Amino acid sequence: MHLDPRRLAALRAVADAGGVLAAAKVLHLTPSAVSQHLARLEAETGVTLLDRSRADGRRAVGLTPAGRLLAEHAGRVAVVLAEAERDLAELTGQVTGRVVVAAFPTAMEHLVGPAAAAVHAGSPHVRVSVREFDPEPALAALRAGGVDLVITETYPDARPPGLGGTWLLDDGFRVVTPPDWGSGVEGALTRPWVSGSPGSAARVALDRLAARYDVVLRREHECLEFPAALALVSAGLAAAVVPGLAVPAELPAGVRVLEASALGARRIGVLHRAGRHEPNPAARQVLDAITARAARVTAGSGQRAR
Amino acid sequence: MHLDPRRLAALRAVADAGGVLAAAKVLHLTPSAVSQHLARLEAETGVTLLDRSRADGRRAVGLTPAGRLLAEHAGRVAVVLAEAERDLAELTGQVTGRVVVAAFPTAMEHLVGPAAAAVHAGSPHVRVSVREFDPEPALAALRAGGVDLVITETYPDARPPGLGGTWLLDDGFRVVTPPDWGSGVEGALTRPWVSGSPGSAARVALDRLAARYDVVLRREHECLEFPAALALVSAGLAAAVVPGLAVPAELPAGVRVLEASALGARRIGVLHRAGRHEPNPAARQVLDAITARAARVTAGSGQRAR
DNA sequence: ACTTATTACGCCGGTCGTAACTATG
DNA sequence: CATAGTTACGACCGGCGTAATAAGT
Repeated sequence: MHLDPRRLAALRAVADAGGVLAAAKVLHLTPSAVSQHLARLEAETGVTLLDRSRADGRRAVGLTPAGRLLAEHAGRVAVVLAEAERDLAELTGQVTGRVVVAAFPTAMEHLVGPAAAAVHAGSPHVRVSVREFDPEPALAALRAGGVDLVITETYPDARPPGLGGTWLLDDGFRVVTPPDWGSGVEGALTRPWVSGSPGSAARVALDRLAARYDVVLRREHECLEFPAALALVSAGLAAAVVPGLAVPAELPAGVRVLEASALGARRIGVLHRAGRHEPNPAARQVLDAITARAARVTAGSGQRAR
Repeated sequence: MHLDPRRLAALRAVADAGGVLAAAKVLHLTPSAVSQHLARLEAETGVTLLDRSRADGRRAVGLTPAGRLLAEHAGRVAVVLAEAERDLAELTGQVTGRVVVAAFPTAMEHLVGPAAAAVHAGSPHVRVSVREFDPEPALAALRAGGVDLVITETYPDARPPGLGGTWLLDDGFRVVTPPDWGSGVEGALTRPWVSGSPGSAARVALDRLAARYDVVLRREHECLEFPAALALVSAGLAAAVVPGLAVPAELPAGVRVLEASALGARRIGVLHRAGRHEPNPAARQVLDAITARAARVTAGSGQRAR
């Protein structure tokens, strides 16, 4: 008769939390799953572990002496496991592994690139591979395992099942125009515009702009990437809506940046598979580095905005 | 990053046994499974655990320092688990559970009945239910979980997949005749016989008898159970082939028992589901009691045969 | 060629969640 | 009727084995 550590953990949770429902909360499971673990543990050991007689006014189940004994041992197992984990982490920052990150160009420049450099400095055995991806294939690749982290410019409120993630920053949109196109955004409304790639957050923002002023814009150009759009602006050909991160720290000649808070922002976040064993340490390091980098970027852009 | 105890066990086995193949043998797994456990453990921890450079003439893989560290902790986990098991067994012979045993009448009388009594004496919380079953439905019920142990009179050489079992005893066949039917088996060949139930080992033995003497027997009667067959013999109506265990210790009047070693024996054994957690302790107790009982029966019949 | 280990792939069983049910205050 | 727990059932995932592959002696 082999004791299954996972079932023991369930028993311990019940002992600690004082009930099946409470244990389920702790373990991030449903009461059903916990109940089944306990039932099987009793069947496998051939010992009654739970006291189901709720005679003395208790609301939740109690443990029999044998149950308490096993729960105690379960605690020991958990301790040993935690020690192993700690010792391993202590022995070596030698975290190994390749982490594949899907990102769009602006994120590569401001987030992934610097984060990868930071990780590489601290953990030389972690290799970061960056791949440019369209949003939909990126999620598919994430689930399939070909990609470990996805930087998205449309971070969802409710995360997809099986995935976890972190919000990183809101990247506010700006209107950029040639400098001599009249005052403010209004002065550019009748001029040519650069549209973003279909489905992109920038394209949606441009739509919002048109709706806000109730005009139909002349979208004479379409650029997939922001540097190209800026180049058109710089050449005096068009105005464009671009996110703040796409605007270089030192403005190119012939480009004027206008605040347009009503345009909103793209919500940048990072997604990863969620599971008992994921994200793994290498991915976790990269993720943390990206998060840290996002915080710095937020601070920096805050200064620039004022 | 949560360490999975099962993977740790695999790592420990590799460390102890000195190689993936050796570990697989110890764990009753294929090398493939072990290799996959190790690969995943490395991915999940982000640490290289195996030294795959076989540069210095080693045949099998070695462990990195981190691997040895983890293997050591894995050993401690195993120790704690074993302690828990021991303590639990010590705290209580309070093994609980209903064990359903499928058997045929002779086995019920000589094996299951006494074994159940013995178990009940030592472990009052174990309830043994005995059910008579035809062989084929018994196996189906065993797999379905409706039955925990099956006593079979045709114990297979190669056990069915998913099942385990133990050989119990060989129950040699006898020829029983009325006392005044001439000398030996030959004297009965031209007389009427009782045939066993179709498919039963006794029927097969009777066929063997006919083939041995190259005669066609007059099978005028058919009895499903041996007491009925013996009653016919006792009444002077027929001869019969019955297993030794079906012959009462004190012979009924009008029954003569003849040795007929060439008839062979039925191989009696017990089958159960095999798995990480099966048979469970209650079933194991019953199984052990049955095995012990079989040994006593063998000894007893040995005396009686002489 | 033989041994050791890893990878590809399909199957099976285990585990989980949803939902219905029981029991108890 | 509200709360605690169990049971039935279906879906999904993880682990295992078979077989093919790699690499080294």
